[in-house]
Amino acid sequence: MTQNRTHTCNELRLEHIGQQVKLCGWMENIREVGNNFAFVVLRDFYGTTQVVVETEEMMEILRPLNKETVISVEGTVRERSSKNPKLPTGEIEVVPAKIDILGRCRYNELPFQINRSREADETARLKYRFLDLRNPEVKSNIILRCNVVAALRAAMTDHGFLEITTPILTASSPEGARDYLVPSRKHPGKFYALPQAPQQFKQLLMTSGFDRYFQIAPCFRDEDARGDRSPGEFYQLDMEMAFATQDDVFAVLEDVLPPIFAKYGKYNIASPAPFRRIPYLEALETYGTDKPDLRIDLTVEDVTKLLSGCGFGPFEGQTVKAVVVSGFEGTRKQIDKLCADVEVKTGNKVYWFRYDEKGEIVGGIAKFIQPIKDLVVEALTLAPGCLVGLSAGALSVAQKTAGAFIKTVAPLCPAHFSKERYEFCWIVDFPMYEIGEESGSLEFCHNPFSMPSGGLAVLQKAAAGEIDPLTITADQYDLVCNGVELSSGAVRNHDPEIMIEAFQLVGLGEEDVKSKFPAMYNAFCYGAPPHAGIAPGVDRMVMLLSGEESIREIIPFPMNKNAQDLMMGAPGTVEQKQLDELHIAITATEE
RNA sequence: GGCCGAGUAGUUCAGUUGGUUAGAACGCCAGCCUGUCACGCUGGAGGUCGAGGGUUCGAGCCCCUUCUCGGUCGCCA
Repeated sequence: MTQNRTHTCNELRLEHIGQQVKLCGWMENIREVGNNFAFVVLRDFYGTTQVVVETEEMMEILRPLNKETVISVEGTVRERSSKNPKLPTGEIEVVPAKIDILGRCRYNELPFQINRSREADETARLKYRFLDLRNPEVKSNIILRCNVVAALRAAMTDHGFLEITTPILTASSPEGARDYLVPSRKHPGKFYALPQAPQQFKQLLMTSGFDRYFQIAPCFRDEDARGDRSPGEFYQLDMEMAFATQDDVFAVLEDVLPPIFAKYGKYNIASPAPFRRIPYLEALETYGTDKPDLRIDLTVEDVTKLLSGCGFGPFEGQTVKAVVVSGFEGTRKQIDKLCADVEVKTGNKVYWFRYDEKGEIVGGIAKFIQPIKDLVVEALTLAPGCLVGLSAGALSVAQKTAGAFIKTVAPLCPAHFSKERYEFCWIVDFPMYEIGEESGSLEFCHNPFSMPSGGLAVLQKAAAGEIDPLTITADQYDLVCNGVELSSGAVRNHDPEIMIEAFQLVGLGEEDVKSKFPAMYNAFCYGAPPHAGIAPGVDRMVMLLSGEESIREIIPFPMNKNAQDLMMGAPGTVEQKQLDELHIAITATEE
C-alpha cells in the first residue's frame, strides 16, 4: 500500500464500500466545517473524490497544506450520509488513516483559480500553462486532440497508408512563407530550414515507389498569428497517393473525416460522401467567398443589370450583388449593426432595403428601389417580410462584401442557418495563373507543383497565344468545412517537361525549375508516377470539433500572438560560446 | 508594419462632469461552525491605477510619448 494507488479519483462507487484504498491527487478544495472536520476534494486526471478528515491527527497534517498540493490518501471507502448526485463519485467518500505529502504546493495564492482559469488573463494562462491544464475544461480539449489524432492515424492506416516521418532539419525552400532557419555548426554561413510542409519529401516518396503515404506532420512558418493560426508551428494530416486522381484523394477523405467529425465533434452530424464540389469561380459568384459555410442557405445574386441604373450613385457603373434574406425578423437596430460590422470587416459599404409584410419597399435605399418595385420583386422573387442586402464595386469587391454580409447576417436568422452540423465541400478548378498585383504580370496563382488541367497541350496552346493563360485551371482543390479552409491539395505536376512549360509561361525557365526544386526535378527525371495529395490542418480540425474560437485552446503548449513561449522563455538569448560555434554575429537586439 | 480594443488588489472587474481615505466579487489570512460539495457566518490583510512626461489648485479619469496583451488587415506557394 505504500507504493501505488489502488484506484483513480473517478473509480470508487457504492460497491467499494468498506474497502481499503489508496488514492493520489491534487487537493482541489478544502471545506472546513468544524474544528476537527473537513472535506477535501482530491483531483487526478480521471476525476475527483471526496476525502473526509474527521480526526485531530489528520487535521494536523492537513492544516498547513495549501490547495493544489499533491497527496496520497490511504483509507476506507464509506457511504456518504449526504450524497451528491452531480458527481460520479458522489455516493461515497474516503476516510483516511494515512495522508502523505507527495508534492507540496508552496504558494497559497495561485496566479488564477484552477477551475476558473479560462476567465484569467491570457498571458498568465500561457506563463502558467501547467496550472491552466489542470482545469478539466482546458484539459478536455487536449484529450480531444489526442483522440482525433489517434482516430486519424487508425483510419489512414486502415486505408493502406504508411506513416513515414520526414526531416525536421532540411533545406530552405525558395517560395512560400518565411522560413525558420537553423545555423549549421559544421558549415559556416550555411543554414538548415525547418520544413514549411513535407511537400517535396512526400513527392519524393512517391517517386521512390511508396504508394500511399501519410504523416501527422509538424510544419513551421515564420508568419504572424491569427485567431485560427498559431505562430511558428502547426500540424497537418499530410498525405499523398501514387497513380491517383483528384477523385481518389476525395474518396479517401470523404471516407475518413465524416465519421471522426460525427464521433468527436461538438455537433454529431457530418455531411456524407460525396461532399459538394464547387468550382472556384462559382463559389465566389454564388457565396461571395472561396470558403463557403454551407450550413447557411443564403446565396448571392447578380443584380447589376437590374440596379446599376436605378439612380443610386454608388451603384452606377459598378457590379451590384444582392443577398435576399426571406423571413427576416431583425430590428432596424440589428440591421444597422449588421451593416456596420460588414463594413468594418470588408472596408466596403452594404446597402439594404426591406420588402415588408405589407408588400412595401421600405428602409435603407428604398427610395431608389420604389420606382422599379415590380421589376425587383419579380427578378429576386421577393416574398413579403424579407431583407435585401446589396453590395457594389468591382466584381471581386462586390462578391466579397456580399459574402461577408451572408456570414454576418446568418446568426440573426435561425431559419437560414442550421448551425449544429458539419458541412464539407470541395472547392475545385482553381485558376493556375493570375496577374500579380505588384508585378502586373502573370504569376502562379497558388503553387507551381499543381498539374494544369489538360496538361502539356493546354500550356502549349497558351504559349502559342491560342488561349488566355488566365483561363487555365489546375487540378487543385481546397477542403472547406463550415466556412473554414481545412486544407489545400492537388494532383501534382510530376512531368519535368510540363513543369518547364508551366514555368516558362511566367517567364521562368528550365534553370529556374532545377535551381528551385533540385531534388524533385532531378527525381522526376528518373521516372515518376502521377500522384496527388492533400494536407488537412489538424489544429483547425480540432478547433471545429471542439467549437473553440482561439487556436490556443487546442494546443497543449501554445505560443502567444508574438510567437513567444512565455512559460519556457522562448525565444531567448544564448551564450556567446554557442554563437561562436555557429559562426553567428548578432547585429540587433530587443530593448 | 497599419487599424481597433484593453491594461485599476493574487484573479475578474466597477470607478459618474477631473474633487474627501480608489470599491465589489472571488481568492488569501484569522476566528466560529460535525455533512459540506460554488459550504456558511464574522473580521482582516492586500493598490507604483502598465511606464514616462504634460495640463491643472487637484488626474485612475484630460493631452502627448512609450510598453505589453488581444482582435483585425498586410502576410501565410
